[in-house]
Order: sequence, then C-alpha cells, then structure tokens
Amino acid sequence: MPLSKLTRREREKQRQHNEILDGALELFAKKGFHNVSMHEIAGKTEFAIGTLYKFFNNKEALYKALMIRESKKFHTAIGMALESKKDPYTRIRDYVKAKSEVFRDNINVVRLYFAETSGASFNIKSGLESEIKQRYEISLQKIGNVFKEGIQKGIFRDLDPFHLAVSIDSLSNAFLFMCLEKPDKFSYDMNLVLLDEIFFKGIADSNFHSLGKDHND
Amino acid sequence: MPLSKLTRREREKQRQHNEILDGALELFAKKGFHNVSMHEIAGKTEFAIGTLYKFFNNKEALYKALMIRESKKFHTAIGMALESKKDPYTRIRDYVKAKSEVFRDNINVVRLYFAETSGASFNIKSGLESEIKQRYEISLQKIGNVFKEGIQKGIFRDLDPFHLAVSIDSLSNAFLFMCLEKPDKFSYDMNLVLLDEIFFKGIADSNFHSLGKDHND
Amino acid sequence: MPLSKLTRREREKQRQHNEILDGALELFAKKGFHNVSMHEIAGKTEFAIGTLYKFFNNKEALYKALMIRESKKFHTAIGMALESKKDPYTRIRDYVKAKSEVFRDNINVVRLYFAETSGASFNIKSGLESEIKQRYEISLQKIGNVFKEGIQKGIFRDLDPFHLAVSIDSLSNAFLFMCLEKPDKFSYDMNLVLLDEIFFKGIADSNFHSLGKDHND
Amino acid sequence: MPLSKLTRREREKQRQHNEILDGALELFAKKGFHNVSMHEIAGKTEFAIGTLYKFFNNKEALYKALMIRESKKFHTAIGMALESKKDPYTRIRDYVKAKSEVFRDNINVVRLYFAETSGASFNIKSGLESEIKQRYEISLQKIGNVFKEGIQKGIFRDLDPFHLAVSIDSLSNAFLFMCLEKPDKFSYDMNLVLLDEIFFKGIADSNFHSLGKDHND
DNA sequence: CATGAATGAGGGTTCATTCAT
DNA sequence: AATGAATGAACCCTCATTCAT
Repeated sequence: MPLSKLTRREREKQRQHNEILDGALELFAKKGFHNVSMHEIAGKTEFAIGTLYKFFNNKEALYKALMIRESKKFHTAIGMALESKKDPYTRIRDYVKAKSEVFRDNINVVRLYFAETSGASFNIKSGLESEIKQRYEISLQKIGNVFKEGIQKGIFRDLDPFHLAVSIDSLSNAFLFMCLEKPDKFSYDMNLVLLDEIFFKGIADSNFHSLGKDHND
Repeated sequence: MPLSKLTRREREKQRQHNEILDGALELFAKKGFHNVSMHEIAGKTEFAIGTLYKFFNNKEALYKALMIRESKKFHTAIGMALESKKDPYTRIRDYVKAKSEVFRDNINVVRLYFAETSGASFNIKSGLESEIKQRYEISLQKIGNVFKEGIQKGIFRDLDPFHLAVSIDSLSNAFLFMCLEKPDKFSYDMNLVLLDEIFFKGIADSNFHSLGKDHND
Repeated sequence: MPLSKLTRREREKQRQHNEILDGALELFAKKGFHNVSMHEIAGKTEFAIGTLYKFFNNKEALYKALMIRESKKFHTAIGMALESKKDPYTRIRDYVKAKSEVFRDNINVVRLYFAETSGASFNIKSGLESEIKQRYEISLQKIGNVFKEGIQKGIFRDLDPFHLAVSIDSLSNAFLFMCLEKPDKFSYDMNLVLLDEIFFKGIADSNFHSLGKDHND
Repeated sequence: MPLSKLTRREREKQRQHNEILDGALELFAKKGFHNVSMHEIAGKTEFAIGTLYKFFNNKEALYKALMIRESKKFHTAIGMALESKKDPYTRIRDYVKAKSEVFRDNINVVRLYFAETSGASFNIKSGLESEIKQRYEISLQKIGNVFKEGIQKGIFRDLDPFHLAVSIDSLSNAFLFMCLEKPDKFSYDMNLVLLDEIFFKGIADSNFHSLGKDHND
C-alpha cells in the first residue's frame, strides 16, 4: 500500500500521533522524562489523557516512540549526506554539515538524544532503547563505508574504516557541543576547518594532497 | 591536633558517609536517579532513612555529593597523569591510560557520570551540576597546557591547544566506550595504537618523527 | 444560562466539595488540625486521597476553605439578625439569640472556630486567617451600628458603639461557653435575662425605662 | 521539709527544669505546639534531647508542665489582687490591672494560654488540660467571692456573683485583646474607665454612688 | 470513541523517642 | 548521669493509569 493511500481516518490518526509527539518533545527536552507528567502533555497537546493512552500504552511507550521518531529524522538527514554521489571526502564533510544543522535547529532535542545515547539511559526500562543504538550503529557503518571507499580511492590512509567512523563521529559531536557551550572558542563555521586540520590532514594519504586545503563552504 | 588526625567519631562519620555513597552509587548506576528511592538506598546501605537525612539534606544532595566524589576521583587520577614530569606526548598517553583504567574499574560510575555530563542533566535541579562541569573544564585546560608545551617543544604542530584537548578527550572517550560495547572490535590495549595512527600522526610536527612509532606500552 | 443554574457536573462538584468539608469538619473539630491526616479524611469521606487534592491544593487549603465556609454561615446568621427592621435593642437580642442557636447546633464547629480566632492560630501559616478575622470585624461593626442607632434614638447611653459591640460580643460568648461547661449554672434561655440585668440595664439611657423589663422570649 | 531546704542537687535540677520550660515557652509561643520539635527545644535550651526526656516523659508532658507553670504564675498574680484587704470594688479593679500587666509583659504566652483555654485544646490529648481549667475555675470563684462581699456591703446590686465574675473576666479579656489588635481604639489605661462606664455603673447599687466616679489610677 | 474524574501506590521527608556509649 | 546518633512510623503529596460516562 503506497504511503499516500491511507484512509482519511488513518491520516487523521497519523496527524494526531505526531501532534502528541511534538508537544511531548518540547516538554521532555525542556524538563526531562521524569519531570514531565502525562497531565502536562495532555494540557500542552490539548488531548485528553485518555486519548494519549489510546495512542501509547504508557508514558514510556510515548517517550520511546518520540525518541525513535527523532532518531529517524536525525539519521535520515545524515544518511542522505553519506549516500550521495559525491566523492568520499565531500560526503564526510556533508555529513558533518548535516549534523551541524540538526544541532543548530534542534538543540534541545539533541541534548535529550545524547542524554539517552551517550551515558546510560534510565528513562526506558526495557532494553528497547537499543533500537536507537541500532540506528546509530547503522549510521556508523555508513560512515565507515564512505571511508572504505575513500581508502580504496587512495584519498585516506589505510586505516580501519570503522575506527575512522567512530573518530569523525565523536570529534564532530565534541566540536558541536563546544559551539553551544563555548561560542567564543568554537563556531559552527569553524568546525570543518578544525576537522581538516586535526583529523583529515592526519589521515590523508600522503600521495593525495588536496584534503582540507582549498575547500570552500 | 593536626588536620589529618580526625577524632574517632569523625572518622566513623566519614566511613558511614562513604558507605552511603557506595550503596547509592551502585543503585543509581544501575537504575538512574529517579528510579531509586531513599527507602531503597536505606535498605541497601543498612541505614535507617532518617540516618540518610542526617548525612544529606535530601535525595538530590546525596546524589550531588556522590557525583562530586566520583568526579573528584576521576579528575584526580587523570590530573596526576597530566602533571607529571614526563614529556608532553607521554603525558597525554598517560592521561589516556589513566582514563582507561577508570573505565575498566568503574564502568557503572562512568556510565552514570557521562549520562550526567554529556547530554542534559535533569537530575539536579539547582545549577550546581556546573560544579562537575567545572572540574571537567579544568581537566581540559590541563590537557591543553600539555599540548601547548608540546607545541613549544616542536613535538606537535602549531594548532590551538584547547582544540587538541577537546579532540583527544572525545576520541579517547569514544574508543573507551567502544571497548565496552564492541569488545570484538576495540580493546583497551589497542586504544593507544589507534590514537597514534588516527590522531597523533596527524598533529605531529613534520620535523619530529618519533610519534606513534616506537612506543611500547 | 442563569448563574444559579449550574450544570449537573458543577452541582455534583459542589456537592462533593461540601461532603469533603463536612467530613473534615467532624475530624478537625474532634482532634484538631495537626492530629488529622489526609489519609483519615479520605477514609471518612470515602474519597481517594488524590481526589481530595483535586478539590484542595493541600491540607492547609482544605482547612482554610472549611473555616471560611463555617465562618460565613456563622456571620450570615448573625448578620441577618442585626440587619432586620426591628428596633436596636431587639436586634441586639436577636443577634444573641442567633448566636445561641449556632452554639447549640454546631458546638464542635464553634469550639474549632474559637480555637482559631481567640488565641493564636498556628494552623494556617499564610496570613490568610485574617480573612476570618475580617469577617469578625465586619460583624462587630454591624453590632456597633445597631448601638449607634440605639444611642441616637435615646435607647442607650452615649457610649462608644464599638466598645459596646465588643462588650456584648464577649459577654454573650462567655455566657454561651458557660452553658456548655456549666449547664447547672447557665442555660441558653437564661442568657438574655442575664445580659439584661448585667449589661443592658447599665447602658440604658436613664430616660428610657423599658430595657430588660418586660421582654418576653 | 521547708521549701528552701532542697539539696544542692535538687536545686540544680529545679533550675534546669525551669530553664527548659523557659526555652520551650519562647518557641511554643512563637510557633505553636506542633511547629516546634524536641530537637529545636534541645538546641535553644542547650540541653541534649535525652536530657529533656529525663525531665519530661514526652513532648506533651513538657508542654503540659509549661502551661501549668504559666497558668500558676498568672493565677497567682491575679489571686493576690483579689485577696488583698482592700474594698471589693478596688480589688476587682486591681485584678483587672494585674491581668493588664500580664498581657503587656507576656503577650505571646497569653495568646498561647488563651488558645489553650478558650476554644478546644488539641495539643494535649489526655483530658489533663482540665488542670488548667480548674485553676481558671478557682480564679473565677475568687472573683465571685469579691462580688459577693461587695453585694453584702451594698456596693453592687444583688446579682449572681458568679455571673458577675464571668462577666468581668470576659469583658476585661476582650478589652485587653483589643488593646493588642486595635491600639488606636483601645489602650490599657482606658480599660478601667471603659469597665466603669459599661459594667460597674450598671451593676452598682443605686444607693451607692461613688463607683467609677472619682477613682484615680 | 473521546473524555477527564477518580484512584491509591509509592514517593520524599520529618521528628518523637530510644538506647548504647 | 548525660548525650545525641540512630531509628522508622507516619506524614503530605504526586502522578501514571483506569474506566464510567
């Protein structure tokens, strides 16, 4: 069944479902899972509490659905950058740029997302948060594949692509968080230059000299 | 009476104080702040609830004391590595090794600690969690100073020392977390080699050739 | 929809609101604010604790609402006596009679009410208990106005009407309390005679001879 | 054994006993029975909590002992006025003056005392508060006796002396409380004049003309 | 089907009292 | 005899969830 062929009723449901998640996101991002009540979500979304429970079995399920939706958006955005037809180096840079934009535009969501993935997640009791980790895993693999290609093309030195993926991921995250917390020392525009200097230069194949030199963004 | 010579009573107090934090740590690390009750902590530590409140004004204060204690331990350990008399490159490597050990030995604490610092903390309402961030800040500065010295000595390229600090910090964290989650792809012993290949080689001054070549750990 | 025509839902709410206050009154009057728990009130009124909190923000608010309701009842009753068309002397007597009836019928409330107003109230922290004192104030003013009229009409000697109001209020209260505690020495029926002999005779204008002589109740 | 012949130990005990009550009084008068903790009393009096329990079996017993001590002081003061050799009218006036002074000097205690006696006492669960009421009873009797003598001497009209006692007691209390709450309308000095005008004039025997006329205070 | 009033388990916290030192 | 650390019952209150309307 094509996506567009939902009945009116189903489309309406879908819309309400998303409205609930939108309202909940705002609250969770501001106050955290445990400091937001279902009553509060009902108030913000203008649905009855009972209606929330029609859509989600419980508070945890609502939260999980929310995190999954956001994680999908996030990984779709960076997935597109990574899977374009451009050269590997540019795709990595595009990936960083895409992530930058997500950080800029949804900073609260981002904090919530990283609270959920970096350390230990205590909000969703069941091991279901792994669903989010899986998506992260896939993105890492995609980054790794780009590096693999880059290595094959002689752009990058022959290092483990997955290691490189983990590296660019953590470095770019760190720089992006620094943009938030130390805007005097870090800026979004600077991040790519930084990565060039600190990361790409070091992993560039010595026979390939253009990395981080004459790119214009 | 010298400062270090606490009375028996005071020593006893200190011991109990730490016993409470030990028990609480185990619970918080396993279940998160909001999923642990004071009743539970009382049970685990075998103190009465009232006794907990003699030591800590409220649950939040207990949690905060715990996080500060652990953060102190953590930053003391890595601070010692960073402030030794060794050459800058070795000090950075020692810092990574020290952090490795903390991760190996206190994995639960580490997850709790990073849940508290990476994303958004919704556990401690008062802005006092900044106390933990400050300690992190200081450590970053110390790392930066080592890089500065390394640059002056011609070991590292002339890059912003603070940027380098942020880089090595995030890279090493990422690798360490990977050791936990993908022990097949990452091992503690491998981390230094990885950093050499991916990070140090890239930031090494081209006139200085020994980095990441013949170090034996 | 006229104001008086509440919806069925609103009327139901009103009824429950009063049921809670009724149950709470019984308990508070018997045991005092601090010796009654919300759990107890929930049990007596057969509402869930949470329901009590739907109606009243906290225990204090419940207590305050109760005291205000009772105080309104009380002052409405005596206010009607004081504002009738009858002659001043009769209105004062009617006021005493009205108060007598309240004492007879709601002795528990009365004790609670006077515990709250006579000495020091430590039950309601916010200065809102003044709301009750204000109502008392207004009643005193009304009594004073009746005396004023009586003085102008030459029924009472030219004394400060407010002083007279305070006097009749305290005297009648004292006699009424005595009826409770010494029914052998005081009776409700006797109170008016007593007041005639001890109070009204003394404040009667010497040119006006009928006070306290041939009244029949 | 004469009162003065207590052993040093016993006198010391007595002193401590009173010190505890002094500290407790200050706290209870300010905050009420239920808003003062034993811990607080221990702090204020600089005794250990255990010591408080050596002197008083429990918090209630401490409170009761306190109220009885204060009530004794109070009734001793007014008893002395009532039992002097002066003429009945003067003794009643002296009694009012004595009460005035107590009000002026110990207003907090007074409020606490009246909270305990006027309405319902919810602080002392056992019916033991009657001990305080008994003392009040005795004072009322003494006032009654003075009136009786006054009636026999032809100073007061032939009314029930006990009724008169209750009357002067409640009137003077009311005026004294008004001094606290409406110092613009009532003053301690004025009270006797007021009582003369409103009370004594009315109960004076018509053959005895000096009441409330040429007294100088 | 949507609603939101009602529920009550369970949370954090206090404090009168005990008892080992 | 004096101490005050330790206790834990009981408090007030919140909020996820249910279900009659």
